[in-house]
Amino acid sequence: MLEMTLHYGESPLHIRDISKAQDIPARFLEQILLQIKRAGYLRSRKGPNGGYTLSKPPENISVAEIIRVMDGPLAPIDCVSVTAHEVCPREKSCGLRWLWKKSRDAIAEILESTSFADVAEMTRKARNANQENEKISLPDKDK
Amino acid sequence: MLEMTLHYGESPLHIRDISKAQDIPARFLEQILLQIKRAGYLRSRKGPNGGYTLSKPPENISVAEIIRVMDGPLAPIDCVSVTAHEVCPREKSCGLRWLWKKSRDAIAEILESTSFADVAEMTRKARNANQENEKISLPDKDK
DNA sequence: CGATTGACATAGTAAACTAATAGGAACGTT
DNA sequence: AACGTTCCTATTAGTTTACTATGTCAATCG
Repeated sequence: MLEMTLHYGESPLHIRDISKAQDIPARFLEQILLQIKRAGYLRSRKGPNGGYTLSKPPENISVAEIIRVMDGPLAPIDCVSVTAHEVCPREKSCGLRWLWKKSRDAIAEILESTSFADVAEMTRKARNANQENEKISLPDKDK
Repeated sequence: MLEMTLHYGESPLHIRDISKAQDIPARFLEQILLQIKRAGYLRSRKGPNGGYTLSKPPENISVAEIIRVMDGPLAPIDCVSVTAHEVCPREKSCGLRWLWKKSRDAIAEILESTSFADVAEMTRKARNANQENEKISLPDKDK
């Protein structure tokens, strides 16, 4: 998703390119992309110049949504899950539940308020900062 | 650990009692307790009136410590783990790493600042509130 | 119009993890 | 010495994770 956000607006990205950029086996990546596509976050085009594209602007896709598609609920335990709540007989008298809920809410807040546009921006910033450093340590001689 | 905190200062708790109170198979619980004991958080006594006790006051045991004993690092991915860091070639240019780190730090902050004394207190509060409610809905007739 | 390229689908597998079970040895109190 | 309980090692069944393998279908370009 990050790779696709970095190339948003350009031509579709091939599985192979994403595979290389992120060191993910192509055949494995294919399945992941399919799953995310079925959930409605990606469009695909077949044939030469085919590939995958985000189906909506990356500003409107939170990391939490994609994690839910791939890994299921954010909660560390079902008794505090919002999307897959399961009742527990001790629910009303368990101090741990309070803690698990606090944890769930904290990470939900982070992952829901972060879009892939945000992640891409952080990536670009980090890469620029990196390049600056390399300019200093290795003056020229581009290889 | 919660059960043991609730009985801190009293006589050692048998595996069977914890097992009943928390609905955990006794044989399975045994292994868990052993593991926590080896890590130094519990003392045990054999024979009649034996059982397990916390080896230090529950105020001084954070939930994070016990999770680390049982489940390993708090981090969602090794590249942002403090206790089991693993380097990644993309480490310096990955916007996702920034997000995983933010997540890790958030839950570490929660779990490290919460002691079992805190969890026990929440449990007691919840149970009292519960009892109040039951007094209202079921006036007397204690069963 | 057909070869190429890539999407789409299903099944299988190896390793790791989770949640246990089994059997007995060691120990401490009575 | 008997009894209750922890302690310890080993084994198992089921699930999940992270892949690999194989094959079919569809779209696009020349």
